[in-house]
Amino acid sequence: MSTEYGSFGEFITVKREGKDFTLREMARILEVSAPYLSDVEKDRRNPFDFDRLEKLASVLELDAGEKDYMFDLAGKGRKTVAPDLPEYIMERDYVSAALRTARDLDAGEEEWMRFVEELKQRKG
Amino acid sequence: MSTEYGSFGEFITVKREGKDFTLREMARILEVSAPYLSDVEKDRRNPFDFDRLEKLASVLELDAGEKDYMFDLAGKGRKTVAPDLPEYIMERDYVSAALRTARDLDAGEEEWMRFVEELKQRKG
DNA sequence: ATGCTTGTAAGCATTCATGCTTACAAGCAT
DNA sequence: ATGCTTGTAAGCATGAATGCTTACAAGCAT
Repeated sequence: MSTEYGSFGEFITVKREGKDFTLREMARILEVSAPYLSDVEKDRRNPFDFDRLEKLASVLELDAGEKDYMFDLAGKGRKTVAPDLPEYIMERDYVSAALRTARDLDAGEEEWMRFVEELKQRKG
Repeated sequence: MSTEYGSFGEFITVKREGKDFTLREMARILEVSAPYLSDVEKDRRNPFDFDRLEKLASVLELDAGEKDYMFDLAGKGRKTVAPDLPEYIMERDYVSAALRTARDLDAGEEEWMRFVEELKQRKG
């Protein structure tokens, strides 16, 4: 990853400015008030919900990696997960089961990367 | 899995009765009011939070499988995941990344089971 | 019949999250 | 100097979530 962002708010601020949107313009597009968006950018309020994050990704024209990164930031530090993940996880019992196995056996980056590689080879 | 439970409330009711606890006894142990526990057992309120679920599992002497099952029920139908999972997922960027790869490549039960088997062989 | 235990109905208090309106200070342009 | 744009401070409204207290009906025992 090229750049580091400390928080969700910082991320969307930088991206917005990079696209030369004013805060008010962006607020109108997302259908929220300007002060509310300001608060979110300053990390004084929670990140947006799934739908608005999708819209945000689209408006900011984030590539796949940036979008994932944004979703991760949106879940960070809270007691929840990134908002794009719960559905996939909880609709398949074998996914939550696998996560617990990985957790309990203390699987690390190496094992997970191996899994990803395997997937890419078989499906990608 | 031997028995099927329709909901979180039903599960903890059956388990409680199996251990011959009255609702009031269990409420006292969990440090909640009896009517509140009653509501939860009837699925009129949300399942408990992580700490109380842990205590519940301990008091009911659930085995590992039952405990996991209970956590899954506690996350089901809501927009969140089972309360024992967020920490493991969000503290490791490669886990959320792998989940997205699996989701996007449409990995199914077979691939996930293979992963689990691999883990057990290498670590277990 | 009385009295206790059991679960639950009804309703209230409190907190937290979400999102808004209004107003303002700083910067920049005319 | 005036006026506009920008972001933000301050505060309010609303709804959802959490958890309680009080009271009651049904069952069971004495």
